[in-house]
Amino acid sequence: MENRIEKIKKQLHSQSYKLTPQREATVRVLLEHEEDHLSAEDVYLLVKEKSPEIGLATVYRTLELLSELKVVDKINFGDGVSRYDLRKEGAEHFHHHLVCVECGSVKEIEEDLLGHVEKTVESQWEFQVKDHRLTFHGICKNCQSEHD
Amino acid sequence: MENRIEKIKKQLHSQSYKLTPQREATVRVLLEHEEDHLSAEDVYLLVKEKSPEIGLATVYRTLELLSELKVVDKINFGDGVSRYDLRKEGAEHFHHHLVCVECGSVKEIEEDLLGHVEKTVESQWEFQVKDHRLTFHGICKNCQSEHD
DNA sequence: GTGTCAAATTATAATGATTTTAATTTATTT
DNA sequence: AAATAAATTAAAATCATTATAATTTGACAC
Repeated sequence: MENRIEKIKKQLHSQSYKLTPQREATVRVLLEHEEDHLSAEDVYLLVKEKSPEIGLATVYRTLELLSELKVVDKINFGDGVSRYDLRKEGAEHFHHHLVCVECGSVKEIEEDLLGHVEKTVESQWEFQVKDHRLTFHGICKNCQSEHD
Repeated sequence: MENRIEKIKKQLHSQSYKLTPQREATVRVLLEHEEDHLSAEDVYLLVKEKSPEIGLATVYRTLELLSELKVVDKINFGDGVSRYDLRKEGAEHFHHHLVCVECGSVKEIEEDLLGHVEKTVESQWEFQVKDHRLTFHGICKNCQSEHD
């Protein structure tokens, strides 16, 4: 964990940003909830537990900054809220999501499923792909078995 | 065009909704701007030109209804606004988008690029796919050539 | 160490998209 | 035509997010 904080610190420094206590607290919350797809409000409340003086606006600004630096991915599942996911180490791309329409659970897929599709897009539409976002909506394993 | 309105009318009736004048006006705007990825506000302004008495809330309600009936797809490119695209006739799936990070243009891809990927997801993660959304972010043909 | 400057943060207010409410209108059924 | 339900309007409310102004922090010069 300290290791990853160090890396993020370096990423910030490389663009002449600082890892302030508030930013560090925010990053720590993200690291501790890597699977959780937290909203800005969620992050705010969790950070507040350890650092009660932090403001919501600061959390928003920090998440925005981390998003620009590609430390986190800002995602949107269609409810009105943005969610923030830590990008996995070494991942060049956004990871994919399986959203269950029954129970609302969200599962992540790390594998890059789109290498081939991306090549098609690049050649067929002459579009230079930088990133992609892919979400499947459907019924998760759990909810399938409940229908028996 | 009248043809497609008729179809949508039937879809509404099949769920015991009516195609009111306001709803029809809204659908017509969507048909006339099929490539445009209009926001609710955009639709509202366009509908207002022909039917000045319509309210914004009605447009929202209509778009929400059409979205539930899968007549339109509600999409979200990460700016704070929802956009509404008519689903192509016979399309079972959401279509894909190429969003240019330089000029903001959005191009649609009708082809189903994900048949194979979907099968992988279904078998490997035991997730029953109902729909998907795929967006590529990158640089469009136009913006590429401007960089010469 | 003290003063100065820029960056960051706080608390609050403002914004903008969307939703809700209550009152009114329209369409449908009896 | 009266009664009922569905849809619409206009206005207010809500919620996420962003901007503002004042304050604090930290780095560097003296």
